[in-house]
Amino acid sequence: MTKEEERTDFIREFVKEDLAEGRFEEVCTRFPPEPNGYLHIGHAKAININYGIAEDFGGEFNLRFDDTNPVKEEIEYVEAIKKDIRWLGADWEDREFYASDYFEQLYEYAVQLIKKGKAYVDDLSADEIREYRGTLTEPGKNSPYRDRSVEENLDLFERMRAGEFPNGARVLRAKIDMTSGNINMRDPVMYRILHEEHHRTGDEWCIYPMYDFAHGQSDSIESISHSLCDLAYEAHRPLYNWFLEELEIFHPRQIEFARFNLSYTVLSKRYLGRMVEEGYVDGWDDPRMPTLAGMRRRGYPPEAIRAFMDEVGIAKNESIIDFALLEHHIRQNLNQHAPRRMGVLNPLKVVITNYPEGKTEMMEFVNNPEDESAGTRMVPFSRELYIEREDFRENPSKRFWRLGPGREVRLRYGYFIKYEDHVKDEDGEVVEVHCTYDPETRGGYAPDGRKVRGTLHWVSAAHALDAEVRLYDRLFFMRNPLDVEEGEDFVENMNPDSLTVLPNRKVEPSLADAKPGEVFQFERRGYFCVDPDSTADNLTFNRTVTMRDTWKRIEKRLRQQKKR
RNA sequence: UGGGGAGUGGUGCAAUGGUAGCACAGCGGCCUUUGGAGCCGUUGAUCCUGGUUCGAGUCCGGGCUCCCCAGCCA
Repeated sequence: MTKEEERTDFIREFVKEDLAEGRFEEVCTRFPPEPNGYLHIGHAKAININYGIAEDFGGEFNLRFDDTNPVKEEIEYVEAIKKDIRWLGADWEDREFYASDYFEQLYEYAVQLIKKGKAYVDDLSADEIREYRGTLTEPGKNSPYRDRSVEENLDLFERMRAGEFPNGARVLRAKIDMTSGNINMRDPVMYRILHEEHHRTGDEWCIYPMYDFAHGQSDSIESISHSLCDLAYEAHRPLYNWFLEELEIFHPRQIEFARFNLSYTVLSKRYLGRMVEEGYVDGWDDPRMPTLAGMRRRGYPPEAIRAFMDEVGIAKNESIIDFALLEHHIRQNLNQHAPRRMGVLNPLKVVITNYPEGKTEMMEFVNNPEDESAGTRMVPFSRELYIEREDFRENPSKRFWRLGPGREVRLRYGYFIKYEDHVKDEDGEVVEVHCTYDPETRGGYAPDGRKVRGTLHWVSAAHALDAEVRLYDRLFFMRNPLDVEEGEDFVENMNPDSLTVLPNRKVEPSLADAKPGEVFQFERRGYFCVDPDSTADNLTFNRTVTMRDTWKRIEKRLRQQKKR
């Protein structure tokens, strides 16, 4: 067994130190999504880090929904999130928690702080609180309600819970320091009144804790050793620590890392949600979406996403990762695992004039040259075939190795065929190519040792299945779609041609019983995944990713040379 | 002009005072029954500026640029 190179990064270094110094005895991490949207590739990084570190150090990994705001959260999202995490391969075993499980305990903690004189009920309105908070450069000032007695605070807080006050009437705040340079420390709100049905606790509560008052304590309750989160929470760490210290409870260590961006897309639940709501895409699981649900539907293997995450690494640098790196990992995985099939996206009819009419022979095709155990399959060959329209040219250049006047090419696992003639319609469009085959070259080998440069994929016209093929392109034109001029909207950077639907394309008969979610390589064309919409009457494939296309690059260069 | 972070090839990540390396992308070649895959080679970087040191991407001083924080969102 080859020993995997030890992953290391600054977080793992910290964890190692903490263990060595006895700060923690065992490692426990968590992934804390808010159930207010679907998970995207950015979340995969957080999952990968948290799950990976627990795994590396023999610790535990918890799933905890951060469901402290009933106005935004829905059960639909918790189900979708669980499905996505499971699909990615992170296992939280039986440790599925909810911040709402801790509402009673959190309430007790709040009471403790009130008794300590560290929290108070404030009657200021939201606007007033904002005014009193000061600005980035000016200190805030104390609320006139800041020095209420413990008894009064206790009474008021109890009545807040009892539902005596309307939304917004009062809040519970921590009593810290209104002059702090860190705005998060200027008496942050701990509880607000929200007469709102919660997806788990129903109408049991009408006050709900804020993130800052819920997250650290939830970590503590679960004995999380390392609370790993994104850089945005760096400024919250002093507050995270403050609550834990004042409460004198188990104190996890919060460590922040940078999240990343993917080029030519956006990664934020808010913007992705907008794209769904405003109909720019067909839903959270649209295969163009950088959501995990979208990528699953697109055919991205979870293993490839994890390998990609590992390579992206962990740092505190804000980055925009090249989409090409993701695609590299998709291709690398699929090249190993995806069975090969024949699919013709732009069919052009070829007639083998010297092949008997009505004859069909079965040719043996290799299922995966990268994996001998994948075996072979039989594919019908006959007189009339479809090849790819771009595999024929009337005036081919010498760099073009495919079919054209005077050319001989190989039909993959079929025969060598030689050009005879071609016919056009009244618009000058080539509609048929006539060729002759060499019976000696069955399977694609020439007994006389003669070479042909080009090898084409094909399907037998009489046996081919019709299929709808959906091609996807980048959702946005710009590397960073959010980099817009003042007053402009990121949706203006959307690519109107990110989806192309090709009806009635031709695929080989063995694809008749392909199941939704299965991914195949259509040789020379790319990887294609059976869409959940697919039916026996309307086979539907999503293009996962194209093949690397060296020829396209060569042509581009030739064109540029011609221009000069 | 408060507080907190970050600056290494085109992109991302390493180098923990001692030869700036890896991956992707690019470029060139070999090979090939996928112009795929594979293999080989190659271009290209330490934000600026002083200092410490035999030696600085790394340590110290000054500056510059970028990001985050003024929700009763998370």
